[in-house]
Amino acid sequence: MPAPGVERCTVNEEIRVLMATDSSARNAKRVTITDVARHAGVSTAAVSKVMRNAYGVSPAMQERVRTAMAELGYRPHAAARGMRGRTYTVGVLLDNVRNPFFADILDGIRDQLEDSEYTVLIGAAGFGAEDQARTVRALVDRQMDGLILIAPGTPRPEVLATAAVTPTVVIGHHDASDVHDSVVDADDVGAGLVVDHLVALGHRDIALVSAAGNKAGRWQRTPEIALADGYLRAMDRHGLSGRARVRHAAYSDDGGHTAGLALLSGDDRPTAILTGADVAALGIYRAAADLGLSIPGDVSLVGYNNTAIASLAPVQLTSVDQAGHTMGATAARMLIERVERRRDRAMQTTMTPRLVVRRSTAAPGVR
Amino acid sequence: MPAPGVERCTVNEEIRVLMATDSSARNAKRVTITDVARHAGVSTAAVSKVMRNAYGVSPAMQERVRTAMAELGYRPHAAARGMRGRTYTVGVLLDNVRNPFFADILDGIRDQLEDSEYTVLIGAAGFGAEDQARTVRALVDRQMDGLILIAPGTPRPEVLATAAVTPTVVIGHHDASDVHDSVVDADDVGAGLVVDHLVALGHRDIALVSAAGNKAGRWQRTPEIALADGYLRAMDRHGLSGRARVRHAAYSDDGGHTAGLALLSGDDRPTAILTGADVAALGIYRAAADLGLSIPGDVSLVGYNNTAIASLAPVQLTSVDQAGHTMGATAARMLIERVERRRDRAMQTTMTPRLVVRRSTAAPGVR
DNA sequence: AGACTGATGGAGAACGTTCTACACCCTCCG
DNA sequence: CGGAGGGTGTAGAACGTTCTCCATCAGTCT
Repeated sequence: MPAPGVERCTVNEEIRVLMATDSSARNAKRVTITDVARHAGVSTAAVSKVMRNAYGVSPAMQERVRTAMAELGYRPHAAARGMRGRTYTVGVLLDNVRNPFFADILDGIRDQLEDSEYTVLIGAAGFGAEDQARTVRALVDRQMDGLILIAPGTPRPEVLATAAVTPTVVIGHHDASDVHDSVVDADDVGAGLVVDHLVALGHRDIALVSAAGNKAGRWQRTPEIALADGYLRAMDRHGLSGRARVRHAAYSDDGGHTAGLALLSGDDRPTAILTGADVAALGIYRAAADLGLSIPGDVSLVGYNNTAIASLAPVQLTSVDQAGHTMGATAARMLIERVERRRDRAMQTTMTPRLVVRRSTAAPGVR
Repeated sequence: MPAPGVERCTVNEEIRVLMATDSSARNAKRVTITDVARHAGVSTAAVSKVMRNAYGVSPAMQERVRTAMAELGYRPHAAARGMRGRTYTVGVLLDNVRNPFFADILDGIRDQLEDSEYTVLIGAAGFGAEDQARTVRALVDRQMDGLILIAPGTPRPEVLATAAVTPTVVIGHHDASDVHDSVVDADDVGAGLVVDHLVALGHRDIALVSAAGNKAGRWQRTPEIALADGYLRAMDRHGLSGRARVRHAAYSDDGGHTAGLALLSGDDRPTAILTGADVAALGIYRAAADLGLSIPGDVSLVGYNNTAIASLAPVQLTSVDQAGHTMGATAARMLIERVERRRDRAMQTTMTPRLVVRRSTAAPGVR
C-alpha cells in the first residue's frame, strides 16, 4: 500500500498590492418610492399599491406607475419593507455545506421559487447546536418571511418558539408538530429496502453506520433514529436480530473512515455495511482499501441519499434515493402557502425512498 | 464493461397528512428597543448607544442597559437597523453549491467572522449571468453591509456599479479595480507547476481542460483565462507549444466526461490531462473508464483546487491546492476593514498555489 | 334632486432603529 | 461668582416602506 503522502498544504504566501486610487465616494443615493411617486405624479401610497398589486388600482394608474418605476430603475428596499410588511425573503438553515444531498434540496427550493418574487438566502451554520441556534435567530432578526430548516440540530423547543413567530418548514426530523410543517423521507422504509436487498444477495452479517441521534435537542425521531429503527425492524423480520449492530459516526469522510476501520478490522467483520450518508460510505471505502479489502468482493457497501458522488466512475455506490430536489421544492411550496396565509393548518409530507443498485453490492464471499 | 444501470429515480410518492390543530396565532410581539429603554428607565437613544458602544456612555449606564437587555432577552431588529445604520450582515454570492472548493472558501469566511458581530448570508445563484445579477441585487436590496462575490458571472460593469455602493470583495477574477478588493490565486503559476511536474515525469502531450472564459461579462482575466495562459507559457518554456491543446468543458462531472471522451477517443490522445477543477477531472476519470483506459497507466490526470474528493480512497487525484480556507478568511478580513472604514484604498491579495502529488500521475507508457 | 353605492386615489401614522443636535450638570479657572 | 468646557443623557427627526382610514367622484336608484 503506497503511503498517503502529503495531502494538504497549510500556509500560503500572500502578496498584497495596494492600489492607487481613493474610492471613498460611497454616495449614489438609491431611488426610493418617493422618487417614483413624484416622477409619476401620484402618491407614494399609490405606488405601494401597484407594487403589491393591491385592490383599488385602475389600469391607467398601473401603467403610469410601472413605466415610472422602469424609467428610474426603481428597486424596492427590502429592509424598509421588512419594517411593516414582507421582505419577500425565505431563509434556509444549512448545517453542512459539503453534503451534496443538501445541494439537491437547495436546488429544489430554488427552482420552486425561481419565478416567484421571493429570494432565498442561506444561513450556513456549523454542526454545533448553539451555532445553529444563532443562525436561526439571525434569520428571524433579518425578518425572513419564512424559514426552511434542514435537519436542525437546534433544540426542538427553540424551533417551536421560532415557528410560532415565523412560518417554518422542518426537513428531516420526523417529529410532527402543529406549529410547523414538515417534509421527511421515510428513512425506516429506506433502511428496510437496503436490508431486504442485502439479505436477498445472501448477506446475514449486516452492520449499520449512522450518525448519533442528538437526544440533546429533544427531537424524538431524527432521521438517524428512524433509520436505525427501520434497520432493526428489518433485521428482525429476517430473523437476524442477533446479528444486528449499529455503529455511530459523523457523516463525513473521516467519520466513515474511523467507523470503517473499527468494523472491518475485528474478527467478526460484517459482510455488508449500510450507512446513513454517501460521504460516510466513501470513508468506509477508504478504510476497506487501507485494510486490503475489496468492495464488493469482501464487503458490500450501501450509501444513503444517492448523491452525485455515488454514481461517480470509480465509486459506483449502491444507495437509497431520497429525491432531494422534490423534497426541497415541496418544502418551498408548503412554506409559501403558509406565508401567504392560504393555509393555516400544519402539514407533513412524507416521501418514499427508492433503492438504486450499483456495483458496490454483491453476494458475499465472491471474490 | 458493465452497463451503467438505472442511476436516478424521478418521481416519488407523496403522502400528505393534514394535522389537526389550528395555529394561526402568529402574535408574540417582539421585544423592542423601547421596551428595553422603559425597563431600564432610560431613553432609547441611550440604549442604542450602548449597543453600538458609541461615545458618551457612563459605566453605570452600560451596566443598567445591559442587564435590562439580558432580562428581556432583547435582540435588535436587523431590518430596522438597516434603515439607518448597518445590518451587520455580509452577503456571499455563490454560483455553484456543489463545488467543494467553494465550501472551503465559505468555511474560511465563517471562521473569520465567527467571533465578530457579523452574520454571513449566502445568495445561491445558478450559473446564468442574469440569475447571478438578480441575486446580487437581492443582496444589495437587503442592505448587506458588504459583499463577497465568488467568481461572479455577472458582467463586470454591473459589479463595479454595485461595488460603488456597497463594499465588495471579488474572489477569483484577476481584473484589479480601484473600487473593489480582490482575492485571487495565481492560477497561471499553478498551471505551470502542473506542466513542470508532468514534463519531469516524461510527458510531452499534455492537454488542458478548462471552463470557457466568459468574455460576455467583460472580465479580462477570469481564473480560466489565467490558467490557460500559464499552461501555454509553460508548454512554450519546455518547447512544447506545438503540442499544446485546450478543450473547454463545464466544471461538472458531466462536462468532464464529455471532454474526456472527446480527447481520449481520438487517434492522438494526450498522455496527460490537466483540468481546471477536481470535479471535471472526475468526469474524465469516468470517461477513461468507459474507454477501458487506466489512470495513471494510460493517461495521467491532474485536478485543480485539491478539494476533499481529490484525496478520497478510490480517486487519489493529483491536484493543485489553492488554500480556499485562507482565501475566504482573507476576503472576509479585507471586507470588514472596508465596511468599518479602516481602509479606503482598494487592495488585491494573491495566493500562491501548491502542487499536491497523488496517484493519478505517473510516467507515460507504464502500465 | 337627493341619497346611496362602489371604485379609486391620497394623507399620514406606524414600524424599530440610528444619529445629530442640544440640554443639563459638574468641575475648574479666572 | 460667573463663565467656559467636558462629560452624559435625551428629544426628535430621519430612514423607505405598508396600510388603515378617509375623501372624492361618477353612477345608480328612489
